[in-house]
Amino acid sequence: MSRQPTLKQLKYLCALAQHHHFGNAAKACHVSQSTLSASIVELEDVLSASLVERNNRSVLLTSLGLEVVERARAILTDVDDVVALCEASKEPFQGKIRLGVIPTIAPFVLPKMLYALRREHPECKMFVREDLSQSLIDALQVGELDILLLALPFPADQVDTLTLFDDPFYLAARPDSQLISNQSLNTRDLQGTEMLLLEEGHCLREHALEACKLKAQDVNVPYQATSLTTIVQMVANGIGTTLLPKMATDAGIADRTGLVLRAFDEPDVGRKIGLMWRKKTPRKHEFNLLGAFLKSCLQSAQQG
Amino acid sequence: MSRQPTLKQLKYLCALAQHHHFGNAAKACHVSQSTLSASIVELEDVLSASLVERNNRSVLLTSLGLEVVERARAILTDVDDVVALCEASKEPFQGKIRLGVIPTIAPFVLPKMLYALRREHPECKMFVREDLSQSLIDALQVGELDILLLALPFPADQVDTLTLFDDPFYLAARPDSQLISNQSLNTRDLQGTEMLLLEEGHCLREHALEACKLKAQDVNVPYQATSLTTIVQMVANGIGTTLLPKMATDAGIADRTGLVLRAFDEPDVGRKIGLMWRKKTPRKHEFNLLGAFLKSCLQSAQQG
DNA sequence: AAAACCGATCGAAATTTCCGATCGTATATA
DNA sequence: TATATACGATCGGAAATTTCGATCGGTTTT
Repeated sequence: MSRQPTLKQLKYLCALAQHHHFGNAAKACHVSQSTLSASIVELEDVLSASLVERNNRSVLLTSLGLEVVERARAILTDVDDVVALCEASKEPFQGKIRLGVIPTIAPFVLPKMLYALRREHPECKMFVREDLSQSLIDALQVGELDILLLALPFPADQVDTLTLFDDPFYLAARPDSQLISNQSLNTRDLQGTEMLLLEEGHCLREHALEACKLKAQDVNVPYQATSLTTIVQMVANGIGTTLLPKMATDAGIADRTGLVLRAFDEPDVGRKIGLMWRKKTPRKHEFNLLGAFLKSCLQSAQQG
Repeated sequence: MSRQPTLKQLKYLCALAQHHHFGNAAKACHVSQSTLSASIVELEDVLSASLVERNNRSVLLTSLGLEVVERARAILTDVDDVVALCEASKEPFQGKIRLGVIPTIAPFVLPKMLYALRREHPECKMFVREDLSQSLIDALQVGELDILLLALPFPADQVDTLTLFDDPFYLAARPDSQLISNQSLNTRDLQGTEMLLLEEGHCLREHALEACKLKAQDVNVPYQATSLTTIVQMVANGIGTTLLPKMATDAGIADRTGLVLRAFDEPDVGRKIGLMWRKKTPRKHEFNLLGAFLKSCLQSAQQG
């Protein structure tokens, strides 16, 4: 049962290779000569090999010893790199962040967000995964993702959430729609209208229904409409109306479609955008900072 | 003063990453759960970073933790490689040998020797340096070379030598030389003759003089004759005679020159070929084996 | 409500590490 | 030739650490 050499032993060997002198090498390592000497002996014992030729006159390394020193130096560097990696990760945004984003946010937020992040925190490596809320939460809980950007509320265990801002819904309809000609627009006006929403699984669908106090059977679910862009095109072609989050309209999703966008004349018709992370993550502080960063860089867009 | 992580800590972390369970990881490492747990805590403390998310339900690794694990695995592999390297070097001829050879041996011995070595010990990596004896010995003593193949005797401190075989000198002369027409050939016949030898520094020169009981002023030193081949050409062109070691004539150095080779009718006119290594080398055993190997593969050529 | 599970923590025991002193040897000096 | 110096190996004891079993606190399962 031959054990493994110790990092300390390798370090001492490297020092010895550098100084060619036990005493000086020991001094450089802040240990006594006897300690270093014994450590080298032990290393040779562990490796069952002669690495150093003690000559009373000079300290020579075996050719095997030289090879070991070469590898030992690389190993010690790698270990130092691990330390450096962790050191760098202490400073927020210096490390890797695996972010999950839902499809009804990603296309409207990511470009501006990633651009700002690259500019302000070029060291931050952000890996983005786009999926439905539930899939993201599953991934979050098994540790595949560090943080989610999604629409709240959404039920999940063992997580904390941080609301960033409101994302009101706009009614998108053709100019000739009766809903547009009304003087005011309230959610109860939507009862019984042709309403197109994304297919099951998209939280935007649930949030829209809830915001408008509608039941699932009150709305049309277009076949295979997995993106808001598709729905907008359908509405533009006269199939009905839909609800669009402000961030989508800000991004110009309804441009050049002839559609009219109309806000509701009542409060809280919309969804909330927020972050979600595991309750036990060790990066809460960093994630709160990320939240503040996102709020500032996205709200300016929202309000503009 | 943040210290360095320990290999043990890194190993435990990798085990934990593999098992996602402190108890099982501890079992795999043959330590108690408390030991592994404390070790992980200590590692996180040393790195000042959270690597593991203890969740009571499951053990998750931080994304930083995952990166550390990745690097740790590489480091542990490298350490194992060092062990393996030393293990392989224990078996003779499995490692690297830095050999020094003198110019009056190298061209006649290396081809056959390296061929045999490649055939019998393909794992052996032999690095050859060709230089004058004194330079080689200097290099040997400062650890740049492991072993020398040269002509003996040659004075040197702190070295052991192993004689492999005799390398008698032949007189090389043109057929019309008076030395050839004599019935017998003795070293005293060379007194006062035109004898060409290599320039100063080549041990062959000293060995030839000694073998023939000649003084330095008795012989011509051709300008810049650094190789036996050059001398042979000069002798063939009528400038004098010379002494050639048998290994050179066996290699055909005098072929197609019209020169006559003649052995001496007295014993011990020649040099000895042997190995030299530092007294304190840890590879004596291997070098003795190498000596036996060379003796067998070169003597067959000598006698053939 | 009880039992089971899991990781953190504590204190004691075992082990390892570390140092100063000393030894043996080789070299330099007188 | 005798002495002083330099160097690495080795030894014994002190100090630091590692390790373990036991236990705690929290959660989940039964």
